Amino acid sequence: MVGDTEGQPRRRLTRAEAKARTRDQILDAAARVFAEKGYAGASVEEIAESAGFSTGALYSNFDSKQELFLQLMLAWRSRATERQAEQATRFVDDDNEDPLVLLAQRLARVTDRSTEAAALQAEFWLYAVRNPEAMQILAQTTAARIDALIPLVTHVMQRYGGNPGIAPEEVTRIALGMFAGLARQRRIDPGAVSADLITQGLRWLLIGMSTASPD
Amino acid sequence: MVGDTEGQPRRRLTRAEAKARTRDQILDAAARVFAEKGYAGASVEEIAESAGFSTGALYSNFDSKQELFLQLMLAWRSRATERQAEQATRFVDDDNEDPLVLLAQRLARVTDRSTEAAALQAEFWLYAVRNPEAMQILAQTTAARIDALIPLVTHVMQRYGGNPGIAPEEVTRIALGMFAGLARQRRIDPGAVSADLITQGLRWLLIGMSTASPD
DNA sequence: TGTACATCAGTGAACGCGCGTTCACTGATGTAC
DNA sequence: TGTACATCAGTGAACGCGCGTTCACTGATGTAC
Repeated sequence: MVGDTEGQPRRRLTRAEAKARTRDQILDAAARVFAEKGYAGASVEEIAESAGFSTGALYSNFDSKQELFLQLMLAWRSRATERQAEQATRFVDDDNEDPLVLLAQRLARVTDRSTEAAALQAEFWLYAVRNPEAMQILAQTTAARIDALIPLVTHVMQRYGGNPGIAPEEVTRIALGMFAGLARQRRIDPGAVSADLITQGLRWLLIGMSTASPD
Repeated sequence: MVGDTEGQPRRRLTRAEAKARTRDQILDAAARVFAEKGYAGASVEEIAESAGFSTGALYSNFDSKQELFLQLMLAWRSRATERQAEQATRFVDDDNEDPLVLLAQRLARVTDRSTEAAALQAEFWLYAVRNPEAMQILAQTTAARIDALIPLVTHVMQRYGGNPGIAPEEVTRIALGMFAGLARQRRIDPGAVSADLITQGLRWLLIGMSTASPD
């Protein structure tokens, strides 16, 4: 999964590369364990062992449990934003017939799959509410996420006869908020929040936006 | 604050009443400490002492930390729903000129005041995702909350020339989801989510709903 | 290429600490007569 | 009303346990000549 550039046979890792690999494996394990047990409920020993290392290895890569969590926030949210940006680009390029329905279906599917990701996001949010440094990281990565989604939202807005006086960023934030809120409700009571309800909400929002008179 | 019915002088509490009072005080303290530290981060000793009792008193009223948390969920969310139902009724009776703007302003104010309540709600959700019994409590109290808000939403829908084919419950769930999602964003970055943005989102939603053709 | 030494990523036992829970006890409240 | 006993809400010290963090150590990798 690493290297392989210019068709060389599998090269032995340098010390720095090996360390970076360990760090990544610990971050992966941390994501799993923090999602399952929460910040305070997760133990560094379980994280280290789940990654296949001793606790000492963890402390050789991170200063403390808090630092590990902050680094996880940064790494995880950055990577998620990158993936979203790619998917958004591909979606716009595909130029589907009814983008909104397709989009809502995908979102509903994402919701149902990854409870782990949702729990982790909630942990991030709670940690940030209690910790200014984490709050800053969350604000920055959220802004990056919004930016990554703007092309997609602009595209859908145009399809719905968008109102040119409206900032795509605002629509993006509202749509994202609505989706996140409904996803959370859906996880509590899947029967009460159908995939259609999500589509419905997004559609009403876009119709309303394109109909409303600019103030 | 207790009793005083029929102008009697302050009556001494019976054993049962005194115990119920202690229980309530511990639940109040639990709400504060769980909101501040999270479920795993809060200690029963801190909760008991914050309520002015020993840990033994806590265990005399609740079987375990988990049980305390579940009881808090039930009590806190029931009380919140009651308050919301009252406020919703009053709001409908007042019959304001532009109910949506007033409503959004109030919601924004609520958001800014009580970070404690928001953190507690997030703790409830996370605990529920990891614990089936809590999930059930959350689903039930959420349904009750939706029911309590339906009269309000119906009222606003009528004002916006509502589409009679649309179930008020669906609109309520979508609106609540949107509000909750934006509130969370606002707490991370108040500058990026203004009170106007919340108004905007709710308005677009209602306009879209009343404009959309029923399918 | 080969040798001698330096570096340092990762080990794992040890530490002190704070946690959730228990339980023998206390004394105010309740009950029976 | 007064007395003797029963109840039980709340006390607080004690318990065993698992936690985050440290650190002397190991042996593979890197460096100098």
